[in-house]
Amino acid sequence: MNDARKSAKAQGNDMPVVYVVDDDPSIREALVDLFLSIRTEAHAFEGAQDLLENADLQRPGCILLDVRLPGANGLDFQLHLEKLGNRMPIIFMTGHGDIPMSVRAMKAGAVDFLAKPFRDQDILDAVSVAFQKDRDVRQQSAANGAVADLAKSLTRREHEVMAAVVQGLMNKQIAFNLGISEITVKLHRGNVMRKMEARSVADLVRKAELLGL
Amino acid sequence: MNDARKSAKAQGNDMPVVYVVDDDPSIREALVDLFLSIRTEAHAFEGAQDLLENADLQRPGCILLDVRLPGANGLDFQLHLEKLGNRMPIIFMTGHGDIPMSVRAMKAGAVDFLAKPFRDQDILDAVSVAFQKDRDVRQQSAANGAVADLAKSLTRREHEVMAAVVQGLMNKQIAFNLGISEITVKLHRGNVMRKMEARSVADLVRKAELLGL
DNA sequence: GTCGAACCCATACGTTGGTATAGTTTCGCG
DNA sequence: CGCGAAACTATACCAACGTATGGGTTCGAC
Repeated sequence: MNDARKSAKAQGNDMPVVYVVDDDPSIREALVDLFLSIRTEAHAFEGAQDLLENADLQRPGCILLDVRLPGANGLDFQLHLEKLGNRMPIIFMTGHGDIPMSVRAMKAGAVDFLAKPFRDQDILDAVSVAFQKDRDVRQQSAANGAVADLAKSLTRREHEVMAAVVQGLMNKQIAFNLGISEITVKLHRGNVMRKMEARSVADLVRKAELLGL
Repeated sequence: MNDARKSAKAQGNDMPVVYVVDDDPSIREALVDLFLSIRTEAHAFEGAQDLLENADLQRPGCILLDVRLPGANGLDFQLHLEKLGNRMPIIFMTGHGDIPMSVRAMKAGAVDFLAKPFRDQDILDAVSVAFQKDRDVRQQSAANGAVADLAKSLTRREHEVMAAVVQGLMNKQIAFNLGISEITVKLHRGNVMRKMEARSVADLVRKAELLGL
């Protein structure tokens, strides 16, 4: 089992994985077996610390988390992961949870909150939703990242010109606002279009919106 | 009380209102009093039917709903409202709820799910959040509606030209695609800009995105 | 110091966009 | 039938855009 966990950190697989976190070894094993039965990779962890140290949280997939963790609270761990910038979808399980707990978890973005006992199918459905959510987030994030990378190659002036262009200002207006000549604006503008790989102003507007302008 | 309810349907107030739905008269009264104490308009209803018939659900505000309604299920009522196109935020209360209930409600977009007994402050906080959510939704909806109204005045051709423009096509390309001359495209394009009240292509792109293009 | 990056400007030329004017055709409606 | 809306076209003209060429300054890094 230790080998299996280590490999989870090492390999850069594209198939989604389920990280099971529960302090009960028999439950861990049962869940991992359940996922293996549908040919889905799964790895078990004893607690939050174990997960953080031994799992590759950058991989596509989701976390199946018992609310009551040894040492830490599952809900706090959820917030902790978010602070770390981790966006892996989380599904909670609990044997002794209550309504406020579940509400708090769902408000914080949990995919589901399953009260034991639950059917295998409930887990599988939740994981399926979590996988889809992860794919969506990753796709969005990849698109944003690609645009952000392009934007990094812009100089300060080019940034300013781009901002003005997507506001719909004319070259002469941009020139006046920046205190430079119109011909220079055209120069920067051309550079922006090339660097941002935008084939039209409409294209540029959409890419700029991904940057939050 | 009946008068107060009627007036709720009649007047077109801009201040947000809370519609309390609970089958227990003493709870209804206590909650309405609570909201009056913070100068917030509130009206009580016995059940789903009562609410649908006697409340103005187009007003800004939110619904405070007991999960166990006489006759109907609160969660089903939530879905029913959504099918009716109503977007009023819902806060659930319950004395005998369970976790699956709360999870289902939150998944369906409920603002909160409060298990009795709860503190007055919990209710007030939830209502505050619900009011804010309602304001946000309404603001977004108003912006969309305004653009949609403008778009209604476009002819079919103008629509087609707009779609092509926001794709970043040049006039000559648009002309070729539509099988018309470039000068005609310019004509339509000018009409589109005027009717959509867009002062630049960037402006038009953003408005078109609100229309779902 | 010299090299490159960033920034700036000008002339020149061609393309694209925008508007105005004026006219034709088609089509649905009262 | 007559009328208006929608769609289309043409000529003409001006504004805005885009790029190429050539050259200038500043500033920090090597």
